[in-house]
Amino acid sequence: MLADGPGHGYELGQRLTRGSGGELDVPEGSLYPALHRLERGGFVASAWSSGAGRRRRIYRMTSAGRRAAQASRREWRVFSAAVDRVLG
Amino acid sequence: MLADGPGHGYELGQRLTRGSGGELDVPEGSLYPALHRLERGGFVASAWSSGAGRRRRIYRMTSAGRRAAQASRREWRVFSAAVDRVLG
DNA sequence: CGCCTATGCCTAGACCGTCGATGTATAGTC
DNA sequence: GACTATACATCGACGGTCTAGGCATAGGCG
Repeated sequence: MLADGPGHGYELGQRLTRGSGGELDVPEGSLYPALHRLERGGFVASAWSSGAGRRRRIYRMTSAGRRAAQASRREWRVFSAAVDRVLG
Repeated sequence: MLADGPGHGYELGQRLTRGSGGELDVPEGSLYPALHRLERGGFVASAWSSGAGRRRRIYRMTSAGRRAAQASRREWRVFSAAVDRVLG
């Protein structure tokens, strides 16, 4: 989702849900830990929103993150093609 | 894999690997527990091979298993289509 | 103003599947 | 006799998911 531009956690969940036509939904208990893992791994970086009001942590992809995302996309294509094949 | 006919565990792993062009590989530590789960759930049934020599547990799908497999196939289609969509 | 809902962040812990390691035994090959 | 492939199985560390819970702000409504 971050490939479409920076955004905060809650928003990324909505992007996923909307982008998948409501089919994909990541609960917050999975979403936030996942973002923290990605940040620890250096794939995303974050900063607190400087604007007043609601506090938001804005995430953006790092170059390592973009590389990893590309690799994961390729893995997904290969994997899903393999599954499609065995399903006949 | 059992949809292609009855077979024993080790064989099913090979069917998967061959059927996926070597892309999919289920280690025995995942394969056998999975078969036992499926049997406990009533999705497959098994019997020891009556022939002499190597002991083999032959698995076959039950009607409940065939129904569940069909449902899982549909779920996979919907899911992979959703992922493909969000990947752009 | 009080209430409710949506937004926005987060963690704890139960739960469950994966997989490397390990063990056992037989068949076939060199 | 040694090695590899076949064939079954379990154990336990590991790691990700998700329900449940907590906290706080913004906006709409009566």
